[in-house]
Parts: sequence; structure tokens; C-alpha cells
Amino acid sequence: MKRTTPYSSPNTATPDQATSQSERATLTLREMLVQGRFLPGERLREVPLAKELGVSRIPLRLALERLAHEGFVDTRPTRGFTARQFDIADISDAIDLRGAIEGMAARFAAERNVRTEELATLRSTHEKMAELVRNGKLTLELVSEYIALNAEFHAEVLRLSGSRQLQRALDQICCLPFASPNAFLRRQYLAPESRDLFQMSVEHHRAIVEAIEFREGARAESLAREHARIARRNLESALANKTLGEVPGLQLIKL
Amino acid sequence: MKRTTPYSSPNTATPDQATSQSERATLTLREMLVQGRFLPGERLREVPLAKELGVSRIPLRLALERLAHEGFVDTRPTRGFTARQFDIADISDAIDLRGAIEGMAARFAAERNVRTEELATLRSTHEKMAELVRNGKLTLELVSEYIALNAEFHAEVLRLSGSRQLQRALDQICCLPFASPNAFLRRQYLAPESRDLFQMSVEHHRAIVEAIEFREGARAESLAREHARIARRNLESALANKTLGEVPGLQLIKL
DNA sequence: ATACCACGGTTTGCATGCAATAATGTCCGG
DNA sequence: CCGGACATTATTGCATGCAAACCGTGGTAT
Repeated sequence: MKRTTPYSSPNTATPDQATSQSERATLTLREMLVQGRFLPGERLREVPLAKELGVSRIPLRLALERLAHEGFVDTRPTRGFTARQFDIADISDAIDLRGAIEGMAARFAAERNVRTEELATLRSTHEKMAELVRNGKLTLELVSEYIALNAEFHAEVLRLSGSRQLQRALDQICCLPFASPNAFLRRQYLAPESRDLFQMSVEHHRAIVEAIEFREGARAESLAREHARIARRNLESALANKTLGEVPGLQLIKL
Repeated sequence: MKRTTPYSSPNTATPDQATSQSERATLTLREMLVQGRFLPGERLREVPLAKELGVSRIPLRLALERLAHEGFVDTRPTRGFTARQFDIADISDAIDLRGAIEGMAARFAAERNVRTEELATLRSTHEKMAELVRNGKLTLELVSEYIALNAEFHAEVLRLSGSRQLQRALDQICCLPFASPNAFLRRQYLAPESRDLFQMSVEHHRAIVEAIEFREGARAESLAREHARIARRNLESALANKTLGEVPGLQLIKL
């Protein structure tokens, strides 16, 4: 039950490779919740759920406890767990919150990181992304590559901030699948203004690297904040076009 | 195991009034961890710990799981839990992070809250605090009252933000006892510049209310951020004067 | 001397079953 | 016909005990 790297959020792991029953239960249940398998507010009874998941109640309970901390279920003592409902405000705010924390991370990186050569990885990741976007049309395959690089980029900024607390805070926000920086990228790929959005992202990244390099903390911070707003544009666009299907975790939104 | 109101952080509850074994275990263990009862990195073996706490391993395990999410213990699968070590950077960053989130809350309150009469509670809480500080010397008793009002004030700003996500984020940060807005107040009471710091706090609050009232989001945000820095001043001062004892959770800091 | 493996004790992970509490249905009085 | 007390069922909370994974030790082969 370790989340090894930031932004490699839990949704990427598959239940099959779980090392323990409680981990399998956690992964499967989280997936079920994200898929909207439960009605909002629906009570999750332990015995039937355990039978369905093929685990006993003890690991199931541990899984529910974790998911409660991650915000997927609510808990009332001696009255069990209920599926959590999210609304648009939750998504918007979660994205903004991520922006604020990533903003702090970028600022810390700018203010604290001294050695230029430490920026090599960040710069190289940025270059690869810029290359992808520069070279003609993005295929689905290239988008997957972009997504991986994007996760790397965000993780590297976080690493450069050197702050465990920021890391923790971001981990906890990105538990919500729709709050992660990659949440909307597959959908963005389908958007009419797709190309523009990817280009804007890359330009944001470029400027962030530059700001960190020149120790421009305030600039780095506001850039990272604004960068997160692309996700909100995608959210609005997805809502308008009813293309929520491409976005992980958006099935369980109350409209 | 519900945290009903924000800022009424877990440390206030006593293990005696726990309704379940796992809750009692959580409260007791958290207290033990905060008191520095374990060496940093020390492995927490379930059987002896359970015996010491007078509960069985199942509720203890649930407690450990929760504390892992709160950041007090680390976990490695099949290798148990270990006591977490904190350092000065963790505290500083946690305080800054709180400032950032409270800043967002203040901004949201300014940008979203429309009706003036909704500010009545906030204003009244602020007035009471101002009164306390205005009327001569703060006794220990008055400081306790101040602390309660301070929690109320911060909770009210959060409430006015209307954001569940911010609430969640703040709850999670304030799990760390030294990150809460009240963490340093008892210590601040003992500081030579005590009076000035309380006055400064009240002035911050006044300005925050004003900014919210006039919909000055950016101002509200930066005020709330700066307001949190008072805690960092207290931290530095406590470090310099070696008066860490007055600050909850500062026994477990590696210097 | 070092690397490897076998093995015993220790510790975690989990399934089962029981007790206590909450939800639900039933019956009776108004 | 409706509301409240009580009985019944359903559901959570937990203790016990067992099995598997892990760690350290010692012995053996290279």
C-alpha cells in the first residue's frame, strides 16, 4: 500500500498485482467508486461487499478506512460507510487547490534550489514534451507518451521543492482522480482546440522552468497556478460537450 | 472517529470518552506519538503495543492505518509501522501550506460570499478577540479564551469559503498538531513581544474581514498567508529560547 | 574468507465467530 | 388511520487463533 511516486496515482495499479487482500480490496473498491458503481450516499454493507470482492471483512474494513481518508467514502461510527457524492464545485476547487500547492512547489523550487545542473532532468522532460507537440499531429499513442512526461514534469517540480509536506498534500489531492494533472489530457486530445491547449501547456512549462532557473519565485508560483487552470477549461469544455466519459472519475459527478 | 469541526483538532479529545476501541487506540497512540514517546524510526510492534494500550490487534491496526494517513507513522507492507520523524522544515512548510490554504479560503470567501449579513459571526468573533487584547494584560485564562475564539475565527473563514475540498485539505494539514493555527498561542503568551504579536494577529483578522467584505480576493489571500507567518515567527522564537515545551507536538522534532 | 542456503523464531495478514448496537418490522393503544 | 413501545433481524466492532511472510543465525560449499 505504498504510493511510490507522486502523480502515479492509485488508479494506475491493477488489482491483480496486489500483494495483500487489503490492497486488492482497496484497488478494486476505488475503481468501483470511480466508475460510479454506487449511488451517491449509498450505504456500503460489509458482508455483501466482502463476498463480492472475494475478501473477508477485515481487509475490506482496512480498505474502507483508507478510502475514507482519501475522500471517496464517508464514515459514521457504528453506522458504516457510504459512497461519497462529488459535484462540479468539488472538482473545480480540487483543481484550484492542486494549482495552489503546485504553485508553492514551484516557488519553493525557485527560492531554494540553488544548483543549475539540478534542473537538467526538468529541462529534458520539458524538451521531450515540446518536441512531441512541435512535430505535427498528436496521435493517441503520442498523447500517452505526453501524459507520462507530464506526470514526470510535475513530479520533478515537486521534487525540486524539497518539501515532504507539499508532497504529502499533493498526494492527498491527487487521490481524487479528477484532480490529477493528467486527468483531462485524454479528453483534451479530443477537443477542437486540442493543439492550442497542448501548446499552451508546453509554454507554461517552459516559463516555469525559466522562472525556477532565475529564482523568480512569485512568477513560478503564479505560472503553476495558471497552468492548473487548463484543467478547469477542460472541465468546462467537457461539461459543455458532454464528453465526460474520457475523464477518469467523472462518472460519479452529480450535475 | 469523526472530526466534527475544523480546527478542533484531534488532540483536544481525550481517550476516555472514546466510543470504540479503535478510537481509543487512535487517540492514545496519537498522543503518545505527539509526546515523543517513540524514537524516530522506531518500529511499532503490534502485539506489545496492543497489550500496552489494552486493546486487541484489530482496532490497533485500524488506528495505525489512520495515523499513517495523518502522517504520524510510516508503513511498509508486511513490515509494520514505524514512528515518523519530523524536522524544522516539516513544521515551517506545514505552516506555510496552511497559510496557502487559508489564503485560498479567504479569497474564496471574498469572491463568492455575497450577502453582507453572513459576515456577522466572523465580525463578532473578531470583535471579541479585539476586546480581549485591548483590555490590558492577557492572563492565562484570557489566552485560553483567545485560543477558542481564534479557532472559531479560522473555522468561520473556512466555512465562508464554501469549499469542502479546502475543508478537507485543512483538516489534513491540521492533523499535525504543530501546524494548527492555535499551536503556538500558549507559547506566544510567554514571549517578550507577546502583546505585539497578539495585536498584530487581531489587526490581520480585522483586515481579512474587511477584505472579504469588500470582495478584495487577492488582498484577503495575501493577508491570510502573512497571518500564518506569525506561527513561523513563534517557531523561530521558540527554537531560539528553547521553549518548545509549550508547543504541542514539538517534542518529536529532530533539531 | 565469502557467498549462499536452510531453518527456527518472530511478526504481520487474515478468516472465523461472537457480542453489542443499530435498523426494521410488528403489534397495540389512541 | 396514525404513533409509539417492543421484538426481531441486520450489521458493525472486536477477540481469538492460524497461516504465511520475514529476519536472523548458523552451517556448508566454493
